[in-house]
Amino acid sequence: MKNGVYSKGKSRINDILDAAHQLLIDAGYHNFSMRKVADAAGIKLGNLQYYFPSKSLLVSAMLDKTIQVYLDTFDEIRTHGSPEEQFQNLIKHVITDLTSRETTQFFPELWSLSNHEEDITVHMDQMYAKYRSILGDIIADMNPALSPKQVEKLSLFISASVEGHTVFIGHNKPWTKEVDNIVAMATQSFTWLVEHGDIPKR
Amino acid sequence: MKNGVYSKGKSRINDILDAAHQLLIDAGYHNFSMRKVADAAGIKLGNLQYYFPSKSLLVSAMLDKTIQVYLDTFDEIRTHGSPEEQFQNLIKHVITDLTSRETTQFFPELWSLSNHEEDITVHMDQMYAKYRSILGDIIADMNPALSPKQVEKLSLFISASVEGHTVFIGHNKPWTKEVDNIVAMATQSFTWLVEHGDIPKR
DNA sequence: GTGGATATAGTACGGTTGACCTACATAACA
DNA sequence: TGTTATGTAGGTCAACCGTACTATATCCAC
Repeated sequence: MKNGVYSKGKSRINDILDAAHQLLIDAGYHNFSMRKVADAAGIKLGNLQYYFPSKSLLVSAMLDKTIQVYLDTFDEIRTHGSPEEQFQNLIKHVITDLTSRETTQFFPELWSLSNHEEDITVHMDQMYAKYRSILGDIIADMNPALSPKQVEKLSLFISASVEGHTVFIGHNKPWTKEVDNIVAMATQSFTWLVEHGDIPKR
Repeated sequence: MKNGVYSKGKSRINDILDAAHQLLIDAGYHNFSMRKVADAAGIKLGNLQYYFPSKSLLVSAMLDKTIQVYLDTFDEIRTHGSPEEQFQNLIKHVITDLTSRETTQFFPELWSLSNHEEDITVHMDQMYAKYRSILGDIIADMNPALSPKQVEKLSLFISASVEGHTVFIGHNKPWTKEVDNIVAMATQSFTWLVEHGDIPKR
């Protein structure tokens, strides 16, 4: 059994994954069903199950595809400008992205899901690990005096802090209009932290 | 129809709400059902529906009760120590709390739910508004030179940043052991931000 | 152009879900 | 003590769920 080898099948798989992604965003995982995905993709349930025999396989594939988009953009950031500019670009990019409807809706679903489904946790952790890895490289360039351990901690702190804003300045959230201020405060204070991050623990 | 007026009914409602809270944490909202709540509470479905005629009423009441606990503890923080100490206590308390299993599991469910259910959004926003209000009072005490608008922005930035750590240093998350470091970095950098937060926008 | 792989449709099954309704048990109080 | 409000159990219903299976249609290489 090898599905998706004809051009028809390949584009079909793409349609399905897109439909599934959109349904997750629109309706949330608590009413995400195979039948609704099939409807959204414009195909019949039987056909959907030909490509994805089980719901968990579909969800897994859909998450993988969505996450891959984020991974690709992280690499891009590293290719332009000074470390300080890369740092600012990354923060600005992530915060701006998190105000899009897709991201605002998608990530809370991912976070929730990862708390209850083992294999989803793995994929999510891998994505954030890559994110922190890129961020860590930039931070090390900005302040070469930092130890690897310190770089790791700073990457964790900064990336986690940025993610938190999803719930507050995301799409249709109460503070969407403050995005520019948040970006400014984030770059300001996190830059300071990176430059003074080698302060020993009290 | 006025249920929960006898002592039996009152404690029953408490049992139900606790069971519902626990089920949400254990199983996630995507398999949160009236029957499972009834089972967890040790009562029959018909009885559960006597107290909560619809699922949305139950969820709403359960969320309200859980949120109330957080609101109460925020007030407590304001009663001891200098503004700087209050600031540190609040940050430490929130971050420490977010590493508990209950909080780590509960909040992503809340965030996800608030993206899809209108009335849940209202309750969540009220809680965070109160949180920011307390934090804002402390910040204003720490740096009286700040304008109300600046205080508001700082409260938003700091509270949102702290929430983000749930997904990374929460219960059973990959970085749980870094909690102390995160608390240190948070107090350090956010204190700096409050003290230098009146820097004009570039 | 035909045969075998691929894609699509259709149906059926066992289970769960939220809501509704009725009958019975228990508690409070006149 | 009796009667009324409150609490509890149980059954029913239509809708939806994931999965399995079969039958038909379409595609492409030979």
